[in-house]
Amino acid sequence: MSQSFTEENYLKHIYKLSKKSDKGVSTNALAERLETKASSVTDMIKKLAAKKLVDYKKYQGVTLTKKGQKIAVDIIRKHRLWEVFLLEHLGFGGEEVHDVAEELEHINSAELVERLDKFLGYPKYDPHGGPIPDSEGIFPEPKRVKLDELEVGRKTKVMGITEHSDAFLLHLKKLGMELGTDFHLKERFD
Amino acid sequence: MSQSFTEENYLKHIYKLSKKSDKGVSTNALAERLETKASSVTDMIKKLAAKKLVDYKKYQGVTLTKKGQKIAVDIIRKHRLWEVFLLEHLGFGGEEVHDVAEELEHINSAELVERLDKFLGYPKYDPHGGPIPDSEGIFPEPKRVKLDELEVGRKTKVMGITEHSDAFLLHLKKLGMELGTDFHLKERFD
DNA sequence: ATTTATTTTTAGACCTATCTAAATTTTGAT
DNA sequence: ATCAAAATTTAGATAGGTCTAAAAATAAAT
Repeated sequence: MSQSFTEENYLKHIYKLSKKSDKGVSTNALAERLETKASSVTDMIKKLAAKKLVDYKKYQGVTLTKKGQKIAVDIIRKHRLWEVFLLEHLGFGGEEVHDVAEELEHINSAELVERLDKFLGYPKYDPHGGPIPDSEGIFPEPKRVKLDELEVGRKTKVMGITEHSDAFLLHLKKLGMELGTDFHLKERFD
Repeated sequence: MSQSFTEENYLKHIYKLSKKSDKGVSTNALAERLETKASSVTDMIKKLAAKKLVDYKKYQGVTLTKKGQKIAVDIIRKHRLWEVFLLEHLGFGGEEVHDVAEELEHINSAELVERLDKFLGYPKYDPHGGPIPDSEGIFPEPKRVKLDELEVGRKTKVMGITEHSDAFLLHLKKLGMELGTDFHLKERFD
């Protein structure tokens, strides 16, 4: 059973949106992401549900089934592998890459993806730090980076604390940061 | 004005078929190539004609306009560049390449094509010897190959004759071969 | 707890690309 | 020159994906 370009896009964005909260993804949120109308989203969701790629109850939002998730993760894998190629081998810079990768991610060939992965040296992260799932859909452990090496603008999570002085731990507590806290590094004051 | 995947495929195959003879391309020939029905071809041809990509008179077959030709040649350029990439860099073998290149040729990004071309070292021929047009749509001079170096199965044309003995020229005459003769090397008797 | 606002779904229409079956034109054979 | 065969086009139908406008359900506000 094969998916259209459009269906794959829906699955990918349902996947991404469902990471933000643990409820089903709302029709409106999806419509905004896909730059389409809510009514179109409802229609498509029904088709995906009929194919058992999403679970859907009226007015309750959608979630991916195992099958749907597998496809979504595979698209992300392809997207990030192509980004590595475009940035590291073709010399594309920053933003221009995204639109092209959006197209390339829908090329259908398991053979191609495996060969590309090998060619690139089995990278675990794309140039923006995004983890690249393997062909089984398993994501690598998130990369640990020291806070003073983190790029401004990145969103990440506290994975460990190496400084254990009372003063520093108190400082962290005041900031509301502890193990597992998600945060966004907006600016740096050196 | 942008073309769909389907329209691009029609243009590409009209281009290829129209090299075979100098008349317009017949509906049936096109239908067979595209693995579709003649009636579908007629419909699509009308749409392409409305977009000024082909010239079409009922029952007379189609030919490409300048605009249509430009697009067709660009698709061929992309197809062949990707084939070089797949075969030389990803290690694909022989036939498997074709289907993948059929998909990749429809990725829309002039930037991507130019960067890929550069990455590949501005190749003039794909691995099957097919000439790769440049970004202006100009094909390179056909590569000249000595007859004893020509691969079995290739179709080509007599571009020159180096042996000038009467006996040899007579031999050629009997075979019906002269300057400009198109031929197909089916088998070799060494 | 009612009413209002927002979100979501339905109904009906449209466009692209395709098909089958029937009608038409062209080609080839006698 | 006529008739049969082959090629081509039309007419009408279908499926995927989208839209607008209206109806229904949920969430928010008083």
